[in-house]
Amino acid sequence: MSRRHFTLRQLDIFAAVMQTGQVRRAAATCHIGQAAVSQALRELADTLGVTLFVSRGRLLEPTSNAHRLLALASGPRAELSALAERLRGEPDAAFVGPVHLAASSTIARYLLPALLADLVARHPALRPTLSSGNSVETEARVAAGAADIGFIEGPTTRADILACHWRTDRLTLIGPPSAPATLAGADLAHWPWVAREAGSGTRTVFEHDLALAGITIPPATLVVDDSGAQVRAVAAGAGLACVSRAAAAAAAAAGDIRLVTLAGQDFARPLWSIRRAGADPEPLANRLLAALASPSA
Amino acid sequence: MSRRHFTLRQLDIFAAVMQTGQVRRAAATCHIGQAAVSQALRELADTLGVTLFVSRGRLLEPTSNAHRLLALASGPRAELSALAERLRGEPDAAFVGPVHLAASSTIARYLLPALLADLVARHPALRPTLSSGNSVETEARVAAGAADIGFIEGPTTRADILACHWRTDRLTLIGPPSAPATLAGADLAHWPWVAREAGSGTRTVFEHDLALAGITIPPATLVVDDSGAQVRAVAAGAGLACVSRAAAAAAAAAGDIRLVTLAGQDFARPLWSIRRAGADPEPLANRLLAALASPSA
DNA sequence: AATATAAATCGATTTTACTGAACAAATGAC
DNA sequence: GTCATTTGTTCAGTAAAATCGATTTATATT
Repeated sequence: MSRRHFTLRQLDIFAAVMQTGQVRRAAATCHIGQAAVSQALRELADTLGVTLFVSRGRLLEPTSNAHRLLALASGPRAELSALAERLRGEPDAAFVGPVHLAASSTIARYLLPALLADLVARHPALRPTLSSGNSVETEARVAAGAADIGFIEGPTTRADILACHWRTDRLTLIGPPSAPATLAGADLAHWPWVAREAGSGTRTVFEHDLALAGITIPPATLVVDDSGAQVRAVAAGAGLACVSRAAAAAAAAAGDIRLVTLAGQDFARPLWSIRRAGADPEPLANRLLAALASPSA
Repeated sequence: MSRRHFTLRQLDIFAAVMQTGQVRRAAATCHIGQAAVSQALRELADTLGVTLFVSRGRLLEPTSNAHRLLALASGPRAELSALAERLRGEPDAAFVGPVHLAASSTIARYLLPALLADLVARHPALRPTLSSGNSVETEARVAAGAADIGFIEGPTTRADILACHWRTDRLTLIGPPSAPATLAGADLAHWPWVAREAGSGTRTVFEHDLALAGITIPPATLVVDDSGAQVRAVAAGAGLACVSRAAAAAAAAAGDIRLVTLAGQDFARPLWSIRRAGADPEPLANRLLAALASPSA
């Protein structure tokens, strides 16, 4: 079972053979020798695992598989051929009008507000709408077309969703102002912990990275389902927590909590932008994605 | 302006960069080195003629063009990836039920009847429908979905039609039984001619090949719009004509006309099978096309 | 300033795509 | 039937490409 991939060139050569009905004429239209066409046909049939032609006299006769292949491949092939023109032809959409965004809660609360505020300030006609939810809800909104773009924490499993790296969220340990600025892995076991609920993306990353480093912490003494609540609990002296840097920034600047560095550890998780797969992309969405990745653009 | 084509590999590498957000990580997922990814991105951007990334710090930042490309290419790419499975997975449709064929008149009258009769004899549950018309009408029927498959004489110009070589129609000169079996090019000018109307595919090929050989014939003394009428006129002694071999076979066997060979000339034209582009192919149509090309299958 | 990270660049190497000639099968001419 | 012609395949050799490893440049982090 040869698992190699076929190439567009092989498809084009195959199409030429179907259209001309002969290997030699296909070779002429493709400006190559007939040996190359023979080879391309054999490799294509091998990688697809089907018989495309049978010898009939001194000509090749296309099987029904060949006709199926031609019918199935011609559409996608034509779309790819038109790519360059479409890319160069369609003008960038202006930052004007309504756009619907969806994001999981941490992103919607701590990352997007500042980015969107900046964007709206520079493009007054832009009208973004933002709905927050968990990752599953966000994916569903995007897949259904209710949102043009979504932002989530974990990678998606859905096939109807097109995921793309957006930015990196860095997590930080936080403690009460009295906590030391740096801790070693072994110290963590002596502190009480304020954790997110099980299933939270933040908690999953945190525990995964700790396990990788061979660090164990006691069960949480307090569990809340919101990182803002975690911050306030830590400020009130409930113990340590691990939250997104963005969620901790304001309270840390105000002196309510202290950012704690864990020696040798850097908790990071990728954030993903998602959109509906297959559908014609909303032109404004493309520019928005580019703009949201770089606030200065 | 580099007019070269991009490859599926380049698209896949580009998608990996978009998903991972970094060249190095994309290189890892593609199982190649970082240098190869850099090169693939540069070549892709060159062939598309757009900027895909701009340097932002030590990372690459996707432009809106990159987001557009990802959105535009992912659909067709996924369809092509699924090709092998679809080809191997879908069982061949049985020769059962209704199929609508359309064909230009000569094909519908002299070629398809025998082929279809043979096919129906071997597959009693098959219910073909055949409508004849000129090439434009046939194309329109296929494009509109009124016919599953069509057969025409000339190559098509429509973009919504998928043309494929079907078989080769060979033309022959015919004359009254008193005519010699072989003529030279110079002899043709001394005969009266029974021609098809201007615009007929058969007439166009005939005149084109004559012109190529430097042979001139006098204006037709009789013009009819049907090759059967031509045959009967020739049998009645009206002169010579050029018709499809299939149209002349019966009358020649009966001794009503004589097949005349023109020294060194072989009039041939390709016949095309056509179907609707882009649409999901009717499964039965694929088998039918394969079967109609080879009566013995 | 020193260190670490990311990407681009460049020469070397492996892999792939293609060529050209030899060969086999089938057709058509005589 | 025999012979030349046409067509596709095969295979060794070659030209082109994709990829690698090392180096360079730019940018963060400390």
